[in-house]
Amino acid sequence: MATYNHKEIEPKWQKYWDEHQVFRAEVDPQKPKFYVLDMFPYPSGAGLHVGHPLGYIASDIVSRFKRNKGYNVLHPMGFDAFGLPAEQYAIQTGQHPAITTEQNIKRYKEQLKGIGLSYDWDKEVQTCDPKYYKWTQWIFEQLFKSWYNRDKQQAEPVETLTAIFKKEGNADVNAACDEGTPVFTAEEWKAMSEADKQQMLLKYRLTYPAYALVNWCPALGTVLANDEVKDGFSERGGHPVERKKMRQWMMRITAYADRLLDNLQKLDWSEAMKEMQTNWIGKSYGCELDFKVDSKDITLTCFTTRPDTVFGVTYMVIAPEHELVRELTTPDKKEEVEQYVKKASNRSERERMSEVKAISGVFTGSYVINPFTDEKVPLWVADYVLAGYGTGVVMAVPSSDDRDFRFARYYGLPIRRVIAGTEELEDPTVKKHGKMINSGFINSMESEEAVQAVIKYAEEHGIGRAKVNYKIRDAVFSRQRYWGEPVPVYYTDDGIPHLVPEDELPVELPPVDEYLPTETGDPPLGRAKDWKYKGKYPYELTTMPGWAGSSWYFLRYMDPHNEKALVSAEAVKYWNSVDLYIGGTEHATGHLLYSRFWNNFLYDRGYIFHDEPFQKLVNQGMIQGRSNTVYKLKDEHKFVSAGLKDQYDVIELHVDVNIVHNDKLDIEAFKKWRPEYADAEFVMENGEFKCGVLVEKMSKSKYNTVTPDAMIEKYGADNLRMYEMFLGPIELSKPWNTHGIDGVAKFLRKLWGLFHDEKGNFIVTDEPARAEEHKVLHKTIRKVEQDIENLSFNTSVSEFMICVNELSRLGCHKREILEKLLIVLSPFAPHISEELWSKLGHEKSIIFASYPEFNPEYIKEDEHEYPIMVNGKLRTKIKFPLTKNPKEIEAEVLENEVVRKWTDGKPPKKVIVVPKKIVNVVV
RNA sequence: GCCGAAGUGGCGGAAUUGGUAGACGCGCACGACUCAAAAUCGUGUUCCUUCGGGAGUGUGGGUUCGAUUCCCACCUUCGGUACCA
Repeated sequence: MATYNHKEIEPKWQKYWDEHQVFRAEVDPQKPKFYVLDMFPYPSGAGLHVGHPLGYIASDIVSRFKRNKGYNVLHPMGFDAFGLPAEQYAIQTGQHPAITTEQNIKRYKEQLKGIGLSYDWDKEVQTCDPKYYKWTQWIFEQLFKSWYNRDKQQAEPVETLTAIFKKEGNADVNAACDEGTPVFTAEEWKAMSEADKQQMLLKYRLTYPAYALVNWCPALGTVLANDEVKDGFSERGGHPVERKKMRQWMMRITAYADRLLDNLQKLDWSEAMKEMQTNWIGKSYGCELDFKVDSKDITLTCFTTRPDTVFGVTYMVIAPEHELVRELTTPDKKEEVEQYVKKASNRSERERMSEVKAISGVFTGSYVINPFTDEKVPLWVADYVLAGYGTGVVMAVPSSDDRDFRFARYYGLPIRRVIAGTEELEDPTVKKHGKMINSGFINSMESEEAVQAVIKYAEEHGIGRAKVNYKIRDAVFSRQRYWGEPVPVYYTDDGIPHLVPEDELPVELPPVDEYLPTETGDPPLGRAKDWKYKGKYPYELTTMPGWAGSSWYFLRYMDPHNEKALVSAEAVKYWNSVDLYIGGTEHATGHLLYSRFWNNFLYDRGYIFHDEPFQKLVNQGMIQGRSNTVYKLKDEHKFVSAGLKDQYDVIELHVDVNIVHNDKLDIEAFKKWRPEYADAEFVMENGEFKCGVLVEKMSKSKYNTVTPDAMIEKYGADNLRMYEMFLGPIELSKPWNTHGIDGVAKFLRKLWGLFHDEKGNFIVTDEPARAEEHKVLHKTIRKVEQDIENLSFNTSVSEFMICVNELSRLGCHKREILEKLLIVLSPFAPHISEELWSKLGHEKSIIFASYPEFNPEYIKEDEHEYPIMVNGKLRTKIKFPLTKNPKEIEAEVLENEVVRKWTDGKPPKKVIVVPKKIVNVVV
């Protein structure tokens, strides 16, 4: 082979690795283990995009490096195969999502192998495989069979709970359970019917049914993901969406709130990531206070972290979806309140929280009594209060809370200052703590002291209690969808849910005629013919969410073919937690919390032996896509060009970047792409239809994906690998571009050139290397090894370039140097390294070579060139031997003529000599 | 809005603990080789400049002999915001 040809080399070595299963990892207690995990990809129809490999290449470099360092490396890959896009495709085409998914997985695997990633494919899992989801269902069942004992801070079997009930009732049980669970005695428990007992236990189980809000789209007859809703309309078709309560399975993740928070301390994660999870869990200390409603037999309880400001309450607010709103509205306000509630209930929480400037609310006509002042204050309903946080009722203190202040000012409600120093302020909320004023018995106390005094008073008078509140909510686990794991539950006539026995799992997904809800509004599984447990009892019709299968896949990788357990004790003891997990921050509050929750739960119940799944987590940045959008009129079947969008009331919709050229839309292709728009009208701009441009996450739903296929074809996998690493630090996000790819291509050719002459003859010699050559090599060994430990791969690539440039300049073709360089390079560019390694005469793969040891002797320096600064500005440079002491250096520097010129002969005020760094002369 | 991150030449980025800002690469310009082109190699390339020098790491302040790095305020972009995965 005369020149470097990736098309010959790369398939050859990929085939070799596959056939010899060189990446196979087996439990081997004699060897140290290292578990490197990649984010579980969803096999989208658009194929693997260039953003995926960024993390995958990085983790692959670490995996290969650790193998060379003598570790037993587990580096698996699999597919998060249930999900919305395959189902959407099924709805449109009638094709079973399993078929689409299988095709997509096949494509992904080819692409992954084409990049030369060192996965042990024997460990592959797919969440949609019944052999896999059998165990997802099994975990669901264990959660159902468990309750959370707060005294012991761990999950236990429900049997231990019923034993307590039988013995002493539930009064002293400290459990994670539903709000408002009634108190009962042992006798009352024993007297309950079996059905009543089961109903009661549902309040304690770690998974339980409840009613939760969903995005219901009547026109499409289906529930939409938040992702599919934009400004209250469906992204697909632009139909109105309303919020509706539906019965759903929930996961009691709140039981684990404290442990999920506390365990963060022992994890090697970025502070940013820990902070995001901490804030999401949102633990806050405060109290509940009870406010009686005037002339009604109702008490409203609010949660507050600032009970010290209770004397400043001038009104109360209740969330529009609060169940008591109707009852609390006086007849004269009925119409107004009902209208407001209806409007507010169709706004998403995010909208309600982000539009602080649009203040809205309605007076209910009712008054509540402040238990501390006996004062009557008006009760308002306003959408800045969310039903899901705290109690859905807020005591409004406009003088210390920003939103209360804006609201009060807008509606002309009174503002009473309760903190000294705010009396004269236009906006008193700028000072939130201090000595209390206008506050009865807490006057002149400091805020912190007053908080405790109010809580104490409230508890003594039975009008409140100290309370720890969490922002995190129990997770909705049901999806009104087809393409997900069936929930292994059936119902008896009394409506009680029962588990399908473990030995009958999995409950397989039945065939349906269409992937849409039924006429009666049941999920798609309601279409399955005669789908009943034992032919008699109806099954649960919702399916599990995407995060179910991905919350434990890292455990299954350890032992994927086990039919007796989700993972064997031997495997999980050996592989333990993940040593390095590389993935994006977009999973911070979803996948990475749910996985920790399930892992902690499985640990509690003794199925695994480590509580936290991911010891070290590194956040990879995102390769962003460049999206194009079109603007559709809200109420018409008409689109307008980007430049005209401000003149109309429009919604922005994503359009496939493949049918847009230079931001101009190919209208014919667009009509074909979305048949529902075949007869739409288009308002042009100078004869063309311009699209909007966005830089954002690469994702199929945004139609902006770019695959690595073309690049691999043209430049090769080694080139792609090094180029993606060369782009910058892996934790930074940036839009995809291929501007610098030629630089890496030149590097690979130069590397090849160290081993060959122009005619392609192999020219490596056995001559001993010179000191200079050793120095170049060892500088590289040190730098690259440090970089891999710090996951700073972009600088490694630079270092390799410098090394090869230097060796070329030195005309070095020596085995002693090149052999070691290849091992160091092989994690980055494995194919070319294998090829040259075998040309050097090795019969065993470079994967089994051991990493060269860095020798500091080779890079010793005996002098340093000091930058000489005068008043912080660089003026000259002088070389000094490292043995010279700072006093001598100072003296010589002051003698220097350049320095004398800049000091203008004046004596220096100060001379700073930092050994091995810098000299600064201050005048 | 709230939570988190980022911002350095024409472009991607480097600068390990507060110590030479712009490594490495792309692009561009010029040169060599060539009938020519490609490829390759070499030189230069932050900006301004009266050629002495001056300015400069999103903006405005601060700490320091010295700040891309630490502190305060702000701007812009990206990720998440509970049914995308």
